Amino acid sequence: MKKKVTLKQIAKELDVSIATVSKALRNSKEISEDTRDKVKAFAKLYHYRPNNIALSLKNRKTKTIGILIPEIVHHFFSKVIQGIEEVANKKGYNVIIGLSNESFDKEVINMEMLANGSIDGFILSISKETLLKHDYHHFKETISQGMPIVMFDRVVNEIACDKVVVDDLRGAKKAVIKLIENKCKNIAIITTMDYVSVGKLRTQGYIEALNEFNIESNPNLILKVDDKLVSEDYIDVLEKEIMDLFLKNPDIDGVFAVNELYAITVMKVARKLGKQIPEELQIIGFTDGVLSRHAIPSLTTVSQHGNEMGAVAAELLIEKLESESEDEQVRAVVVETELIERESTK
Amino acid sequence: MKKKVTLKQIAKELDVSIATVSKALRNSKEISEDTRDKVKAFAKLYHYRPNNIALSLKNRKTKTIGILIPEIVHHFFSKVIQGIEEVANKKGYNVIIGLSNESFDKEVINMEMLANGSIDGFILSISKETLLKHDYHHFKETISQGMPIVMFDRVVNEIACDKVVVDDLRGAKKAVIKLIENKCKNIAIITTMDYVSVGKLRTQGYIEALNEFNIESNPNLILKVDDKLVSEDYIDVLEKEIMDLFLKNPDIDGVFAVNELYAITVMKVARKLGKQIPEELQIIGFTDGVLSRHAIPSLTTVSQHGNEMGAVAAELLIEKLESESEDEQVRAVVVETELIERESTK
DNA sequence: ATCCCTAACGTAAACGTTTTCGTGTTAGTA
DNA sequence: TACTAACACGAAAACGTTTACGTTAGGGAT
Repeated sequence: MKKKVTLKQIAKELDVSIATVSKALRNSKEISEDTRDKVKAFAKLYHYRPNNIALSLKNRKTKTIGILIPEIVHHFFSKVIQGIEEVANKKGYNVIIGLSNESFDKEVINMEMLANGSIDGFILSISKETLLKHDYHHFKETISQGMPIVMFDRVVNEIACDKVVVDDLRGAKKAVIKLIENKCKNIAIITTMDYVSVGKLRTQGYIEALNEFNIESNPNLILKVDDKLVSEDYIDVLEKEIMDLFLKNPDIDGVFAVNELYAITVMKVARKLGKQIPEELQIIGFTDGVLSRHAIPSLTTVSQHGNEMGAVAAELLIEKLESESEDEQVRAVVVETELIERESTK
Repeated sequence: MKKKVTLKQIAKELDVSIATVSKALRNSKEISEDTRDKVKAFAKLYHYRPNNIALSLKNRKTKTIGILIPEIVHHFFSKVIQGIEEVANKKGYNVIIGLSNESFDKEVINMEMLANGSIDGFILSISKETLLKHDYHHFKETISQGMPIVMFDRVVNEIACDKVVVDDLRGAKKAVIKLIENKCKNIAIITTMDYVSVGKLRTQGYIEALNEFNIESNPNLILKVDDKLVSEDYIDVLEKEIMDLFLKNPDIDGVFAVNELYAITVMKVARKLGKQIPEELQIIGFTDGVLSRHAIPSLTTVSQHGNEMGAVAAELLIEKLESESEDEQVRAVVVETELIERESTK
């Protein structure tokens, strides 16, 4: 087991100074061609690679991006990571991942672990618990220490930093308008509690769309699911609530669901009730994941372009990291949604 | 913007030496209680946190685990990451992620990027291209430099390192036996090319199960899908091949698919052919992802326990990292599969 | 007064780089 | 011959820690 070779060892072996070896490897013309070749040959032979940690310490930058997200077993978030990783890698950066599991404490701890030199900047999406508590001190502190943050999807106005969001409101609106145009008369929405910013915006889009067509929104058709506890039987609760909704409102002929799972569950309930999709009931979801694509019938959905969001976020962050200027202005990029029509609508 | 405070600054401010500050913060009894308190108060006030990079350099360990996987938008892999992250975090480790996208070159580059000091050890699953090329020099080199590797799922005999695998053969066997017991007479398998070790093993399990019941395997019922190119219309090709299989063998009444997507596609084809599931056709998949759970009808599947695999892998790695002894023996852990019965079988 | 011990602190090396600023040798020029 | 310039290289500092090993001053014992 030959340990990693260092400049010092090469220097000793070749009887030159460490500085000479370093310069030779970096093609400094200060060093004679002779020595340069000798050093390079030796380095190659022993697979010399500069130690990243030492470089990080010297340069005060790690070339590493920290990603902090609520969960990873989730199509949207993994798409975002993929997007980040791709552009990060292209620009010579690595990504390090922290999972908050929607917990405030884990979010804080993870941030502190990473903020102490391990990374150059954050890309993150806020946990539900943090959104509930309205406690953002860890973000503020991190920023005030000079470490840039880019937030995506779940963002918050209180923090001044770059943001990448989806046009949730307009995306939702587009979906509902589609249903209206498809002759749906009673459109329900399955959404989250309002503290989840994206859920709130999507609900708002739903209402605006209805208003635009002079339909007054019916509170009975708005189902806000409390998803704080993601337990095993969570799905069952969800299904029951949706079933209730349908039993109480048998004339529902269109549903807009703010995520895939809700949409699929609606399909399941519809099937149990013997409602034909899309003839008797049309459904549109949000987030274009595997479920939407492979459901039978496949699901019309509002695509969030997670990949692109990640890519944009990474670009924003890296740009800020590599720009000399201390421009304190924050940018907000809105990634357009796209309505992907499939079999669950006419 | 107050930059991160260092020992040096604290020392200067308090007019003591750096060493004194360091010792005071670490509760060395070498330092008087007076000074200790003073230093600690000051450190707390300025939110002092030791710089991880400096610590890494000094200790020659980064407390970071490198994960190298083919893709991340994939239920199984993200489950594994989740498992790894959980135990890693519990033991004070971070995880850094590299994606190979099934490409040999990206795998090698990513390894080299991470192996130069950024991490203490690897947990990885080999890319398809690497498996095809049989070129494992990067693994060997990394190991020979003293950096431990734990492989999971897609492993290879040529490399001596810890491994965590699933009992692919037995899992497949269990599934097929289930079909046999459920009175299926013509059981097909949708599998991958043989170079994917897990595909090969699962195919073997299929054959062994048949043999055990004195059924001779019919080559016409074995569909090996070439999934080298994961293009957009890949699904269409897949569907067409499966459709062909059914048209040529209309008496198929049971299918074992080596992954979720294949299984779902079989369901789609069956629907088009008007075959009732599970009455006329029973299906079992592999990997327990969202698709299996939420498909209609839901899919009976062999669960791989990705979470557990990740957790075990992390434990193996960390144990090796923290053990003084240079025990060169390699361990192989087999994580049991589990047949989860749902609606796609009787 | 001398010796020694101990408490409390400082010095310096080390981890592996890069880079600035010498410094010594050689060759060229007047 | 004497001076300068170019060349090739080395020494040392710096990044932020930890720690083995001084060093100093004071006090108690002899």
